[in-house]
Amino acid sequence: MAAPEKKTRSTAQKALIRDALASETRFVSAKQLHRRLEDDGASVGLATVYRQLNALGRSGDADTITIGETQLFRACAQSEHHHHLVCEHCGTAVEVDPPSEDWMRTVAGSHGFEITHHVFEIFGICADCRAAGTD
Amino acid sequence: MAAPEKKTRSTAQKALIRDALASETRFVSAKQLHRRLEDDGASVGLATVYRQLNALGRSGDADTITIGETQLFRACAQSEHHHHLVCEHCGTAVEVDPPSEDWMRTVAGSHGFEITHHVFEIFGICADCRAAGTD
DNA sequence: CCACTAATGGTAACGTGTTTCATTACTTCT
DNA sequence: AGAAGTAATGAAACACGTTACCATTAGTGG
Repeated sequence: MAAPEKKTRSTAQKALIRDALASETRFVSAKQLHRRLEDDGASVGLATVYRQLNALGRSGDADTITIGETQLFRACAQSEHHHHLVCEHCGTAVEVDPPSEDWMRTVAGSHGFEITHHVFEIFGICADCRAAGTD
Repeated sequence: MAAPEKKTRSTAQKALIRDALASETRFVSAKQLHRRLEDDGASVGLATVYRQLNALGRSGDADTITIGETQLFRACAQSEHHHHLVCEHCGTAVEVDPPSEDWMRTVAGSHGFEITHHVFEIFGICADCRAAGTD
């Protein structure tokens, strides 16, 4: 009675985008992915990349973070809640476990807030980039 | 010998923007502040609002967070590092103390990362908005 | 009061991301 | 297999926040 169950079709582009994202360990922007697909000889429209990336994010198959004004995506099997340690230089990301969620709840509760969500991302420079950049 | 000490002038607009921001307890966008100034009868260009807001953020006199694709500002006396508990509905924000920074350093270190910065904002609905919206 | 130049403000430009809409091509039905 | 129906695509137009440009205004120090 509820969801009209919009039926979805499987297309070549969807697979391409999904695969390309899965093959990345880093966080990538829609543009980066689009360019990568072009370089690989695939012909996918930028709009489609945005659409699919958003769809993946919505369905929980991809994680998204925002740096500056650009949205970055990354394939993410585990749908559990987790955070990231992101290299500002190369985009490499490591998933880390959430910190004390109790602490948050306590703080929020003491101010009468009801938590809806939170963002917690740690940025830094990974060992590789540090080694490469130190000269 | 170092800093060329660019000399800065005090203008009416700067004061207006600074005051307007200081009079807000919430996080506000550049546009919101600009509109508020207009409503107050002040005539300040939008570009100037952006410039000053950015300047305040850069100098540490204002905190900034990003919701969606808009940047929000809030006057912030204490230049110490801290985080926020923000009401998604009305923008009201409470400053909260940082969580275990040790934890971060440990996690980062174990992955060879050198932390540059981190973002940690908790979003929720404050008691007032909850009361008002619950009908 | 004058000269110097930081600061302003209207607007054009920019970048990211979304929407539009005609076209393409999956699916299903026959 | 062929036809029909309709998601999905893609190029370009659009929306929006923010910044750049540049002529004008107005602090500041002599």
